[in-house]
Amino acid sequence: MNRSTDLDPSAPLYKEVKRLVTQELASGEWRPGDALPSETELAKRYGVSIGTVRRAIDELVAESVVIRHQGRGTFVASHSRRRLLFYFFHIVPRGREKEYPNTRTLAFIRGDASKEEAQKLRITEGDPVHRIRNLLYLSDAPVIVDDIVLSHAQFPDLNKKIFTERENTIYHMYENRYGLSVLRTTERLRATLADTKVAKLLGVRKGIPLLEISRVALSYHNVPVELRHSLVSTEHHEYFSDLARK
Amino acid sequence: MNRSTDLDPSAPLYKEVKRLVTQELASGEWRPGDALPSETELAKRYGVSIGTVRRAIDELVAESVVIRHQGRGTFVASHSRRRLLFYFFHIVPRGREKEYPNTRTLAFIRGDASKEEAQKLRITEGDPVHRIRNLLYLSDAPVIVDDIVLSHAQFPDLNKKIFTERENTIYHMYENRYGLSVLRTTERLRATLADTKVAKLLGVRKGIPLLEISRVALSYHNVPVELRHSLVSTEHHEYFSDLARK
DNA sequence: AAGTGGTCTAGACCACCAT
DNA sequence: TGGTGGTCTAGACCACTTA
Repeated sequence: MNRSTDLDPSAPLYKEVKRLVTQELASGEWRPGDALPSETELAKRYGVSIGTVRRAIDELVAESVVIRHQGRGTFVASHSRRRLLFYFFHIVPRGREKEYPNTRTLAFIRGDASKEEAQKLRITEGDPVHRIRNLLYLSDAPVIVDDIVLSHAQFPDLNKKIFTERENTIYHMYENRYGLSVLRTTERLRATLADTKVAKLLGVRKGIPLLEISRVALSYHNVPVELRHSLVSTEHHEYFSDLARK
Repeated sequence: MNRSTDLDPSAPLYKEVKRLVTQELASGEWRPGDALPSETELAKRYGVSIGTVRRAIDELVAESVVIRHQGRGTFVASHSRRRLLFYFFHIVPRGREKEYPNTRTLAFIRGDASKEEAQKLRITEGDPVHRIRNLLYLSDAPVIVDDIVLSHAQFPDLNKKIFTERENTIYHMYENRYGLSVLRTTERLRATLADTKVAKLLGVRKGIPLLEISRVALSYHNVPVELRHSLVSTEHHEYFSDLARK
């Protein structure tokens, strides 16, 4: 295997293979839903044994970057509605099952990145951004006010029409139209009080306690893709987190 | 390998090995901190190849049930202060690094399990439980009011003296004294308002918004170990969650 | 029937740790 | 120096999918 581009020559071979595969994924060479070359094919291409390729793919499977189907092949993971709901949407009705939210877009405007936004999106203060406000419904009741910030550089032609007339989830659109797959999120939660405007949107009284979530969504190589600030009415819903030790 | 106790004869061998190892761990045969038999030893004992043993241990390592140390051996994971902080403690000062909390025990009483508690702890309504109220400090400021519920059956001789005079973390005591290792938690979060009593404890005004967390801590085979209800002042702290896709 | 991933084995060699 | 885990290989066989 040609390891000339290897930054750490002592790294195991399978890590090297993983890096090369990830590189092709990040470059958009293999798109979500596509089949990867077979394991034997990859082994030949990189000049390593099948076992080493499997080891590399094992890790990508563990990270849900790719999905294996016995007898069919290995595929680039895609943002199905179901996967999204399962991995990145944490608001559930109290004591009941997860539900799909419905989104209503209230505003789509252009703005300049604040210092904090710029730092989180790894852009420069004042750079152009899209600002999108959505109201999320669960079982036809408004539950979440979502404020999304996207770097204009990453989503150059995005506009309200494209955003609202998408046929699938928001993250699916990021992936399909802009090649930005969300693989990981970090979230910070606090409790706050509803002001008049948000209370009106959520159909609750002003001064009611709300859950406040600040999320950063990240893609390959931890490139930031989206900032999202959410205000959640937890009268009938809650944030659910299941943490196995890692 | 003797597979007579195998419930699913079609399950892969390495899953079988994993099950047997987990069984010994759950039974307390191998205690936290102990070294497991070497991989060659386990291979001989179960009559499988080393590769198969490694595959089984791989999964236990991924779940942080055991820890490998190259050249030394494989050890049963233990609840060091550092691990606990990293995995199960999610309250951080806003914009700063994680800190170790200090615990002050306010109450330790005996009670009867409510219907909901019984269901979550998998015991019967009215069964005896320990009820413990703690105040958690970060940098000498009270931040969290913790109410813990433990089944008396799992912690038969636990009392205030044992609880408060432990030398290490609470979870470390569960593990060391009662053989109950916390491997996983599920948490439900809501926003609520501080009542007079809690406000006084946390040194905030009544009516301030608080983060409310309901946690269930689980051990091997998802046996419930602890219920914990927390009220968190998020004026200067926040709940942090880092979710990689799984 | 051909091709894919899934399991299992056996063995070589390396890196690290204790003694 | 001997024992441990870590990497890598090569090959056999199985299970599943597609045609």
